[in-house]
Amino acid sequence: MTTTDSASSPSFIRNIILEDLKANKNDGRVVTRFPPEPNGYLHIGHAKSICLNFGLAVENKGICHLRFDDTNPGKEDVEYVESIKSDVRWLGFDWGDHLYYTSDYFERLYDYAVELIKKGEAYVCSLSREETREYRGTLTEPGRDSQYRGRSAEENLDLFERMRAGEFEDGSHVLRAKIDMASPNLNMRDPTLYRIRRVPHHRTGEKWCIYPLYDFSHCLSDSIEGITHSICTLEFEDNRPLYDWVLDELNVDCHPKQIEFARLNLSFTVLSKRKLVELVRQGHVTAWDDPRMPTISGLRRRGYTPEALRDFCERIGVAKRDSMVDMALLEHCVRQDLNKKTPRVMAVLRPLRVVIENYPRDLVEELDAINNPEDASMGSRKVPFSRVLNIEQDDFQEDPPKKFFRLAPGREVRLRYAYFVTCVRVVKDEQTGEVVELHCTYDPQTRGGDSPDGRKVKGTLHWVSAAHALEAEVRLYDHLFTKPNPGDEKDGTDFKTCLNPDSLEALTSCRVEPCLKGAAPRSRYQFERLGYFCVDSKDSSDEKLVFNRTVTLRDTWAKIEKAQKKKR
RNA sequence: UGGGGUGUAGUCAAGCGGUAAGACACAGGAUUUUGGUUCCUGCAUUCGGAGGUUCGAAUCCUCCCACCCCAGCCA
Repeated sequence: MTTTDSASSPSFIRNIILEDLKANKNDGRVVTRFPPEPNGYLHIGHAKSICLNFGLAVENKGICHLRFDDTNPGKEDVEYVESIKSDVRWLGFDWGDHLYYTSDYFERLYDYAVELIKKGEAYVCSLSREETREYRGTLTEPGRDSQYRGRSAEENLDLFERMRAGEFEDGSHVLRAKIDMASPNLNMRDPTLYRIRRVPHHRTGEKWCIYPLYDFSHCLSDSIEGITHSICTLEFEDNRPLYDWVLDELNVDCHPKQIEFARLNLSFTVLSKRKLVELVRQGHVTAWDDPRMPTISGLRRRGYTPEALRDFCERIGVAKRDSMVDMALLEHCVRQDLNKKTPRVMAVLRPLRVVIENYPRDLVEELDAINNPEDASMGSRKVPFSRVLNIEQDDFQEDPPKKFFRLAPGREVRLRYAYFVTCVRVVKDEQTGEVVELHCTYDPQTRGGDSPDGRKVKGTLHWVSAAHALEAEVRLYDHLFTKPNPGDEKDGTDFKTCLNPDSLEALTSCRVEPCLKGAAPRSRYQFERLGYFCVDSKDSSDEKLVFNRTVTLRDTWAKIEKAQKKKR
C-alpha cells in the first residue's frame, strides 16, 4: 500500500481515531472502507474519500476495504466496477484481499431482516408509493401509521418470504422498520428496508427480486466486515440514528462508528454524478475520460499524476463545513509534481516562419539542451538548428507594448540553447497584412546562448528547426465552465448555460522537437515556456502525435498583459 | 416551518481557556539561457453578530443571524 506523500495534518477524523486508539477501542484496530456504488465513474471528490479512508488505514497500520455498494441493480454495471478498481489502483492504493460486494451479503441481510420481523421490529407494508409518501408527513407535521403496521410477525414472515419468492408485483409490498412515524427525523419514520425490483443484477443475475436499501444494507455490511470507522459524507448525518438503530436492534457484535465529512466542491467544475452523466450523455464532452472531466480517468488522460492528486487531497484537509476548493490549488499540485519529474522539450504551437539570413543554407548544427534544470541526472540532448526555424506567433509583435521582452523589428533576443538573433525584416501577406515570415540575422559568437561580450537580451524564445520538426496535434484545455460555481442553480439557471465554449482548442499544425518521435502514450513533457503536456492515450500514434495540455506554466506575462489591457 | 449540521483572510484550514499555524491565491522584490523554478517580503489587533463568565475567550455560557442537508420503494 502506498504511504502518504506528506506529513498528515490534523483533522477531526484523525483526532477521533487517535482518541479511540488511546482508549484501546476495537482492540487497537483501524478498519475503514471505500464503498462506491458502481453506477458511474469516480471523480476527484471520490479521490478525497479514497485518500482519506486508505490513508487513515495506512497511517494506523490498519486496513481499508473496497466494497461495491451494489444494492440498486438497473443503475449499476460491471463496466463501472472495473473502472473503479482501476482508478483506485492508479491512485496508488491497494485493498489486498479485501474486495467485497454488498451483493455477497444478500443472504445474510435477508436473515437479518427475518430476525427483525421476528422481533416485531419490521413489517411488510402494502401501501402504494404515493400513499407511503402521504403517510410520511412533512418536515413540520408528523406522519401517520400505515394500516399494515399491526400485521403479526407470522403474517409478515409469510409475506416477506413470498416477496422473495417472486409472488408479488414490483412496488406492491415493501419491508419497513417499525420505528416512529412521528419522529422529527424523517429517516426514522418507518424507513423502507426492502423493495421488490425485478431487474437483473450485474452479479446475482435473477437470483433475487427483492433488494435491501442503503440504510439497511450499509450498516450491516460495515458490521459484517468488522469496520471500525465508517466514514461518509455530510448528507448522511440524519441517517446515522437509523444506522445505529439497525445495529442495536440486531444486536450484532461489531458496531462501527459513522463519521461524516464535507464532500469536495471544486471551482469551475461540477462533481455531482447526475451532472457528469448529463455532460457525457448529451455530448458536451466526448466521454467519461474526456480530459476536461473532473473524473479520475479524465484527469489521468489529461496528464495528472497520482502523486499530484494525493497531494491535493492531503492539502485540502477534511472538515465538516461546506467548502469550495479553488481549482488553482489542484493546478498548483500538478505543476509542482511535474516540474520535478518532467523532461523539457521545445514545441511551437502556432508556428511563425523565421529565416536566419546569414546562416549557411546547408548547415545543421546539433546544439546541447538540458533535459531538466531541476534534475541534473536527467542529462541533456541534441537539438538540430538550421537556417529556417519556427517560433511562436505570440513571441513576435510588430508594435510591442511596454514590458514586452520578446521579438520585435530591430530587436535582439536569444533562441534558447542556440544563438542571439535580431529581427531585420518582416514579411507580410499582401492581401491580409498578416505577418507570415520574419528575417533575422544571428551572431555566431553567441552559440549556445551566451554572449562573449557580456551583452544582455531580455527575452529567450523557444523554437524548432522547420526541416527537422515533427508535426503534432496539441489540445489545449481550459475550465469546463466559465463560472466559479456552475453547480449553483439557485437563480434558476441550468448549470450547462455556463459551459465554457473554449474549453477545448485543438491545434493541428504544431511543430515539436524531433526527439519526441515515437513518444509513448501517456508520457509527460514540459513544453518550455508553455506548460505540461502528455501524449494522449487514445488518439496519439507514431504517425500522428497528439498531446494534451495538462496545465499551463504560471504566466506572469499574461497577467501583465491583462493588467495593461484593463488600463487602456 | 420540525430535525440534523456548519460559520476563523479571496479560497481551503489548524486551533480545544494563555494572547490567530500552514497552504493556495494575490501584491512587491532578488536570482534566472523557460516572463518557469527557487528565494525573500507583505497579506485576520481579530475568529458570523450582540451580550455574559474569566486576570485572560476563536475556544465556556446566553440570545440572535446566515448558510447547508432531510419529506426515494436512490446512495
